Amino acid sequence: MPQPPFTLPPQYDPRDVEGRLYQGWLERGVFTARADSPREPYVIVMPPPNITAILHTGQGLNNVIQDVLIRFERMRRREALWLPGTDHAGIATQNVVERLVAKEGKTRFDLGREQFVERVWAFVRETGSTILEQLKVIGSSCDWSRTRFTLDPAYSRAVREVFVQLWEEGLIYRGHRVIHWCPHCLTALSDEEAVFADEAGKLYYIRYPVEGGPQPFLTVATTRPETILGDTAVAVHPEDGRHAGFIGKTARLPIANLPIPIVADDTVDPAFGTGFVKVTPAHDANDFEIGTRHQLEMPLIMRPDGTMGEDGGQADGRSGGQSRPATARPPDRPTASRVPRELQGLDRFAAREKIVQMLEAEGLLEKVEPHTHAVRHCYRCDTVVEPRLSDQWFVKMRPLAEPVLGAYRNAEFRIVPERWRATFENWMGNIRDWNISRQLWWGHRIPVFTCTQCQHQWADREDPARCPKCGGAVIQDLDVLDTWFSSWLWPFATLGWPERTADLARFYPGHTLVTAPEILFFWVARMLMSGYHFMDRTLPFTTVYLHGTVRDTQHRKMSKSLGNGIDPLDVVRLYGADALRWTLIAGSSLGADVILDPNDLETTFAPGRNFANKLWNIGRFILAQLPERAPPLEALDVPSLPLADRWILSRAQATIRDATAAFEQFRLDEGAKRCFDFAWKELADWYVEAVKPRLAASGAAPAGGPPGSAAVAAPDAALGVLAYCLDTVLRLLHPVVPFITEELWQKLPGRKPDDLLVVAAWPRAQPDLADAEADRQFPLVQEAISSIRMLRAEYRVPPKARLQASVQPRSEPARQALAGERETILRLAQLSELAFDGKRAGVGAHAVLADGSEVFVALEGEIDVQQECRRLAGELARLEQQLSGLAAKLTNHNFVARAPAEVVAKEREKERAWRDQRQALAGKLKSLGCS
RNA sequence: GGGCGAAUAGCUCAGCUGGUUCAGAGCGCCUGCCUUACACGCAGGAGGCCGGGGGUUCGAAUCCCUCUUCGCCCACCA
Repeated sequence: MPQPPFTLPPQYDPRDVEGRLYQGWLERGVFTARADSPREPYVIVMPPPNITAILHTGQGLNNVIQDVLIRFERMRRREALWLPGTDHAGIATQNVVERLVAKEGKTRFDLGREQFVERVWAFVRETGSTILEQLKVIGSSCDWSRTRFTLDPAYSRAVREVFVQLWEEGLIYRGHRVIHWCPHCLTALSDEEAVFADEAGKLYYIRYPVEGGPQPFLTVATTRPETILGDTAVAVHPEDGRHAGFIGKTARLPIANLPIPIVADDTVDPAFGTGFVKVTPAHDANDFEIGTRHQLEMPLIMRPDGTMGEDGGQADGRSGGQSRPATARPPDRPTASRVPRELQGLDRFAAREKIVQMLEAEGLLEKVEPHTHAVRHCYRCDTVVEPRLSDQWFVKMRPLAEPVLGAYRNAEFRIVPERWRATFENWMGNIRDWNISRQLWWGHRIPVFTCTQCQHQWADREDPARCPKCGGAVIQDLDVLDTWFSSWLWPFATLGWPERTADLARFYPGHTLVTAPEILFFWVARMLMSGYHFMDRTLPFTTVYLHGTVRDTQHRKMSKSLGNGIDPLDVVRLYGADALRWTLIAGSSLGADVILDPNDLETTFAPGRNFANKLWNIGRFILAQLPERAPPLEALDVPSLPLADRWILSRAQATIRDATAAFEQFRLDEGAKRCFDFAWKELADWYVEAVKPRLAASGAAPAGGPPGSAAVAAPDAALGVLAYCLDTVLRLLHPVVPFITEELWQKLPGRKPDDLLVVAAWPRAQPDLADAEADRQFPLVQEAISSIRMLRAEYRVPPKARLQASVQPRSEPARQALAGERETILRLAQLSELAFDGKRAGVGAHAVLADGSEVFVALEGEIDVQQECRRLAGELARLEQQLSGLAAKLTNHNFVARAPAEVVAKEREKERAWRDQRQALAGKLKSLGCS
């Protein structure tokens, strides 16, 4: 028995279905990839969110894009693996737990390393799966059986293996140089983790007395007066004529009151400031280079926490930034001659003010100018980063980067959109060594061991009991590795490497990497390098798809601190996951930013909800019509079907082609919108409306009839066509709006309980259903209907009034089209009668169709002849204008001679149709007796 | 300092390899409609010198140059 009509509620409520469907997918294991599958794999590894993260809209966008791609390829019969997981996020996670500990009035140093790390684990066990659960809510079809965490034991083995291999290859070294130091997080940072932000600062001009120079003093310009305590030279450009006489002389450093040399160095820009540069080798990367060239002293004058004072902890050179709690810091030393007692312990910014005052008091402050410059900040806590001389572990990057750059130029992988090429090549070509040690406790402990007796130092895959050389006691490096030193192995460490697992053999290399441009260098470039280096020169993916950023209407990035974020789960609750997904996908063209309005969720997400509801009602209507077994398409003699049927079948093929091509090219918005148009504009607005009379007549719609009364008559073609179109559009839309489509698809006739859309086949265009003739002719029917509707509106015909109309087709094909769809026109234009050729009942309104066919609507007593004359004259004038433009073009020899023949032919064809229209309009004007 | 992107209807944006029925969509607005799938809807409509200027071309929203305004990325702006 067919399902009784319209038992489904008239409004779709996603809350009733989403959780149930997702649970069903999980229970059937449809997201689980099989390593033994004969199908060709398709692999996406998820950019692992931080273990502490909660879902924000940017991740929503990122994951929805991945889900669309993975669902698309799964339906295309690939063995689809979307591998999820989380990142231990060293600094971020440690900070979170430190804040928790702080609420108890303690610091991590009070707990000690072991206890603190256990505390972090406890936190991770408690909340670590939060974001993954949230990803399920938005429909992510990840293979949860393969979920990974960067601190999993197996993953950690991979990290260690990579470190040791790089060590053995000589690509890891201990570097003594100025690095970026976060005084809040108390750790070193990589270049990428110290991000520039423009700041309105000041440029201070400070006088240094000079002994025996051309003048009694020189003036340096600096933005950081507090660092003068660490100055060990003043530099000028060797060819700076103004200052040549100073070179080799000695300046006296104010406040610290120390003699420092004046040296010549090429890197000084004579045009900046005064041409004199103060040189602070321990607190400025550039000055460090100068200091090295001139063998200058390099005193640290700040402690790790950013307060003023010498710090003995740097001297041992073993673990440069090894941070100490304030309480554990050794007492100030008597040798602290550079930092005066009154500045000791003062924060660097307070010290800046104080030093400026002191200089002013001594008459050494010449002037202060406003100065905007870029200052690096910690990407985790936003603290201004302090350049600081220390010892850290570095990876030599050039040997890793070069082959990847070559592979890129050799088109072995691509970045979409292509415009990132220059940025990528530039960064890879000028890559700098990577500081991988972090003075943290949460992370992979650096596997470098040092013998306390013979000082032998090595990296080890296992924890050694004693020194292999002398048997002495060993100590392990205290630091941990940069988080990105583990995540750069994600595409293969998640699959079991260095073990040669079946997963690794099957699912490496992967295919598409979807992420935001922000982490192109942090993560993507490094994954390419590690993949190439450790996986036998095999890059981890073939395409990097960089999507845009989610922003508010002022184009500000959505962020917690700005309070302009949108909680995706709120959206799911209010509008449904499909609505969220629809908005994100339809709102972002290839690589472009997505603008959402956090202050108006209704405007932002209602369209997605409305579309889901539209689909629901299309399904509701069609399902109510369908008998238990709708006629399959193959049973229909398509060429003999009515025009409307042939037309919608042809449109379906075009939609399949367009949507497939769009998804293949990552133009997800275009694919989504194409399907939207098919479902709503073509199927619902036209075809469904066109076949309603036939459905009523067929008896297939048991309008209130008793069950079983609809005996199976001759197969009704419309039912077959409707079933096919609904099935097709649900498949096409499934990657974007998986819930509503799955819910409806399962209700189609003939479905068994095991049938799931999520693993159904992607539709294939059937060339024999493409029908260029129908594509040309049905629009005439549409136009006839629209023009009559327009006349009704124009003349304010009461909605219920049925009118009489007649048409005069311009050609035989037009006659066939219009006559064949007579019922459709009658219904949709609300006519009581439709005559062909000439039979015009008195006064009425006129319209001319694109091909010159004429339409006449009888409007006895309703029409104002003057108005009709004006309207038609206006149309004629517009047509004349278009026509004269076209005529000018066609009489232009240059155009006719130079434009491609088919373009010219098309224009001529257009001219012919317009002339027909003009003739028809002129005839009407004449027959109405318009002046 | 270098590189990149954007500027199209009131708002958010499409418009990919130039061709006047390609000037579009959604939202908003105006007019009618609760037409037995949907008012989260249906029908009709208004609204834009496609940022300014120059150029290439038979033809430019589309290609080139330049200017203006925003945004992003990179850089040893002391």
